[in-house]
Amino acid sequence: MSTTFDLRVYEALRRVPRGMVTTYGELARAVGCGSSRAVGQALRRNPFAPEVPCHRVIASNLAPGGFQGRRDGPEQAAKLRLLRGEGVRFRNGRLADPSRLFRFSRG
DNA sequence: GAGTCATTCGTTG
DNA sequence: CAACGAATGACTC
Repeated sequence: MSTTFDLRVYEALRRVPRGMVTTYGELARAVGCGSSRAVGQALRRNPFAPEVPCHRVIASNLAPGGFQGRRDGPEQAAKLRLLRGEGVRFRNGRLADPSRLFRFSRG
């Protein structure tokens, strides 16, 4: 079951273009919650799997973050694969091209 | 670069 | 009300 808050996260996440990634912090700001935790909770629910590219969300430190409710494990590896297919690559567990970070226009 | 503490909002029980 | 969560930032070593 999704909540009004979750819907906001999905709407904002859809703004992320393919081949780019965003962070929980930016996404949180996009929805206006100010807490990345709440965003993660919405992402893990992700009822709109392919529509909501939850795999395009990474941590602010350019770390892969989590996937399918896990911050580590095979799920995470799958996440990197998906991004790789979009042109986003990782280096030693970090985003190889920080310029790939998508930023929501707030101003 | 790595480890620790405090902060923050929303969902769930 | 109480507890948890796909996190972040600032500080110290």
